Amino acid sequence: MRRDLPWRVVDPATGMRNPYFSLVSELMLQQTQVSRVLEKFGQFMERFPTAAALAVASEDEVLSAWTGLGYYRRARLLHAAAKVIVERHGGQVPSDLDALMALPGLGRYTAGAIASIAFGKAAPLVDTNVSRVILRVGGVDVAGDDKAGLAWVWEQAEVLAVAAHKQGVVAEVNEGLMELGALVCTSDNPACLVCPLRDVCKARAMGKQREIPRAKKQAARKPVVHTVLVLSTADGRTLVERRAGTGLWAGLWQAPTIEGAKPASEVELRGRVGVLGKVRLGTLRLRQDEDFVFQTTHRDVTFRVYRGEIAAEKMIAESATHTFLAKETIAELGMSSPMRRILLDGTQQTSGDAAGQESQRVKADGVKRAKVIQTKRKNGVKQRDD
DNA sequence: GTCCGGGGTC
DNA sequence: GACCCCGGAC
Repeated sequence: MRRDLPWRVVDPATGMRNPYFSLVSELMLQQTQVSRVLEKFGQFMERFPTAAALAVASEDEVLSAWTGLGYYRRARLLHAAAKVIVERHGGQVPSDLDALMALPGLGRYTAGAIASIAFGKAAPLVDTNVSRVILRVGGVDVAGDDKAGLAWVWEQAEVLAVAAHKQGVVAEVNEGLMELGALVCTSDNPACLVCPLRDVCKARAMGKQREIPRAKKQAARKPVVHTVLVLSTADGRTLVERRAGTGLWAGLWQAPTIEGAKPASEVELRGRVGVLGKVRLGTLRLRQDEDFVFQTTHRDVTFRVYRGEIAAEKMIAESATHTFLAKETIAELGMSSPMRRILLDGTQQTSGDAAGQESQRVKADGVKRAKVIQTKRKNGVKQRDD
């Protein structure tokens, strides 16, 4: 029931995990499921094989390698952690729990995971999987984010880690707890019949394994509209800008975008690109893609994309905020998933002229229901080997 | 096709 | 409280 994951490789010379592999994988796994991390981890490690290599990379390189994983702040924090590791720890990931906690991006869980699993220290570790297992075994009927409940879970995990450490198996026990939560004691459909803890599990004895932990309440998604202009030149360069340093997709790159509760008009969009991008659009006709919706935790982002091609760059003056870049260069930038699709996966169907489409697709209040787009899967990704 | 929900740190 | 993306259930 143990998964063979690429960051779990053991160096035959030392019999140890590579702690830098653990660091990168744990940061990637924060708030992110294994299957998605699998797609990115190998690429990332090839590009940044050591903490030192990561530390000297540019932030854009790191963000680019992170594209698609989401929560891009993690990438910046990992980058910052690599710098600290080089400056203060001689390029080696520290093994001490407090030193790990002091690294940017590492909280109690991640520091505990690296200390116990990569270094065999007596450190506890609680992620949502472990929390669920412990709450169920203890029969503690609370919500997943209940403060007192969580404090109790951490105490239990601490007791377990200390006991396991005495037996020299803290790495196995901590990792085993996570595997159990991920593969057997799952949120939806726990496989109690094959669970090694079935006879001591209070939730199961009470028949409440499905109710524990209770769901935490979710924030509502707020609808917003991003109106985008993809302006390309005949020689294949596209105008891009950098997003603001805070908020959604902070610091990532995009085609010039106006954000609002309602779609911006084509006139507004042309005006903004003319002023900020210092580009003279003249009478250039724009085509309009079909609207699509991209969901994030707190927002339903409707994308309305206009596209136009000019003969050559017509920068009226140097723009401080905008630049024309070739597709290969853009591919190297950090971008949100929907923006990557807009800029690199080519145009969507853009039949007819924008004005004609407009009257059909748009209601008075803004956007007609647009379909929710999800990324196409790459085929053949192995997810588990249990 | 639509949409619910999983997953830590600051 | 803010922050992303996508699998899979329906």
